[in-house]
Amino acid sequence: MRHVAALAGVGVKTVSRVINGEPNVSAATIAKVREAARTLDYQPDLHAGNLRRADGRTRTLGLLVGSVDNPFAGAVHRAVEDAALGRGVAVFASSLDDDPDREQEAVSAFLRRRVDGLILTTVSESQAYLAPELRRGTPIVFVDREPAGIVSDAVVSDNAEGAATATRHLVERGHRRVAYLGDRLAIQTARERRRGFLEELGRAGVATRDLPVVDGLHDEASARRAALELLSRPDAPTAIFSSQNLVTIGVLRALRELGRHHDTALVGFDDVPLADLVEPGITVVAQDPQAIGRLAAQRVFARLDGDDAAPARTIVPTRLIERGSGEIAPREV
Amino acid sequence: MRHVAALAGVGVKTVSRVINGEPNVSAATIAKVREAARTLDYQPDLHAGNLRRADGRTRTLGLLVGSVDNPFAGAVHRAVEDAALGRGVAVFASSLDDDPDREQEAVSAFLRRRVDGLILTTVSESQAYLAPELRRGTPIVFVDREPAGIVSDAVVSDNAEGAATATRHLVERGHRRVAYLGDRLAIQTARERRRGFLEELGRAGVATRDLPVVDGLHDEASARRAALELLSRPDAPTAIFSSQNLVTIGVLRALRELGRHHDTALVGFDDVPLADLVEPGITVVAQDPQAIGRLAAQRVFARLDGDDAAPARTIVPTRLIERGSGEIAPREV
DNA sequence: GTGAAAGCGCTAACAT
DNA sequence: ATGTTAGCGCTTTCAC
Repeated sequence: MRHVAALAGVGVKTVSRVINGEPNVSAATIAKVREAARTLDYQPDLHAGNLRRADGRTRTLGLLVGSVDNPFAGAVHRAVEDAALGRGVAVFASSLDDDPDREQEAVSAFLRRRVDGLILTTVSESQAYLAPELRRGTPIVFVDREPAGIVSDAVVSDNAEGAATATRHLVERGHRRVAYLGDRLAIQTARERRRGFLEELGRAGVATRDLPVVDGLHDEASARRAALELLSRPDAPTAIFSSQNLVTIGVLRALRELGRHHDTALVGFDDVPLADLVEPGITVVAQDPQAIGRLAAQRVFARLDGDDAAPARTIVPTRLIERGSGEIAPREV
Repeated sequence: MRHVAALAGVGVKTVSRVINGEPNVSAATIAKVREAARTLDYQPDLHAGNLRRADGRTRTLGLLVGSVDNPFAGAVHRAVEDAALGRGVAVFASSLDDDPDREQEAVSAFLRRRVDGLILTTVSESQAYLAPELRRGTPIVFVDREPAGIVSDAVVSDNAEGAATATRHLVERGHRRVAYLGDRLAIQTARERRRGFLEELGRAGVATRDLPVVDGLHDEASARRAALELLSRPDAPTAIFSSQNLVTIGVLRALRELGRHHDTALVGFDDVPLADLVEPGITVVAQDPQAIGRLAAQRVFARLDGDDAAPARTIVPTRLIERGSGEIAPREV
């Protein structure tokens, strides 16, 4: 910047004014400065400016997700990015792999870089460690999963309700032996979906005592194994509710291997790519990751703009998409 | 930091030393400083430090991809992140949507934030605008597509070779009426894949003059329409090579709508999620986005560590995965 | 309309 | 083993 000022024959403050579009600079001076900046390939240093700037904003956001290599996270990420773009805000993303230690490290790495706000899919038991940062005024919005040990904004799917919808869909078609295959109970959304499943069966008057409920599945392989075991029993379920997209895919593989994909109903929570092109199509309760990301970013920016309303939970509705697998009738009535 | 120093009863430099793990501090002092930092919830400001630090590194990387909401980009992103994690480097990601203006804006936004290196899937005609930055010593590695108007490291799939492999696979099964459905020719990889397709047919002695070659497809919808049109002709192709995953999916939809998915062969470039679960499975020439991301990150870090060898192009091999759709025989010989 | 001086939070270079 | 001073590139404050 000194160089630019020297070349343009003005003071550094004038260069600063031109770059930031501040008033009170003559058109001729602006032109001179612009020219000098171009010939020197000058790029202003945002961080240096932020050090002194009144609002102290870095125009940077931190996004923490399960893995950036995951369709749900990708859609959330994209929506956040789109919302940030218009405000000149850049987005840091980090994958957590359901590892609480990584969550804390990633948060700390972002905080050291002075992100203006944090959007996170939390994986640790408690987010109490974020309390000081929250007090300091950094907006923190939780997506997909709600925080524990701390009160802050959250944007989530209606997990229990969505699971109940999926379950009702199966019960209405006459299924009574419905199995639940879900993620680890440490994950809040898994608990919610499990609850929605069981409560809906209760409402429908189906005894849940002897129904197969398998937890702790978090990848295709474990889901496939669990489904193979379940389907090989003499009292195999006539319908399966899978609480997560990787589990859905694992179950699908098991069904295909056993040639049971046309006689066992399946409804998955969260959409799966190409779900409409397999045979039968996979019926799912779809989440809206795009909306979740957009709303989360909006909350962060609203907070940054001074919104100090009480922390709120925004619920994004799910949507049942019938594609065939969920409409298969029970084998015997 | 001043506050921490005051509370611990030491000078700021000592606090700095403790935080950066520099030697020559007594264990007792370290403990005092740590304690003070914890009670004050002190987070060091990385940017402030970088302003003065000798190497001027921000421990930040910029990644530019087509869209973070895309399996290929997601895998690259994840691999880059994994490579960066061990070095304490955070990753900025930005989506370009094949928009050259966005590319320049995103690059500029990252440069203003003083990223240590740039990894990008370029979309603009020429990257000559990056020359000053390159001279300044910022490592820039191109992934997926090679740069134009500038010489720098690149990590790419063997596009022409992969396309030739796919084409050979079809020709060897007796196909002569093979169609090419590809992306816009402005995209370098599309041109390469098209070239590989045509050259392989030439080698096999198949006249390419009358074969359907459709360019300019870049989403499912346009690919589906093009395929529908092609398949409705009296001289419909017996096999299709699609040069990109979204195109592959669009073609697949068209084949299904016409009930032709069992009598028209299809080989796609780039893998598609769940490709093995549709019927028939989709034969593809798979890229290795994970390896591309990893190698690109390694190049950036090697440059940062002082490697000043001539810019190199790293070619990541593709792999033919037979799943059924590519092994369909021609309808009549 | 413009510039000089001070200082943001930190680290480098040199004390001690 | 620890502290002091200067200064990174910018913006603020205030004077001109």
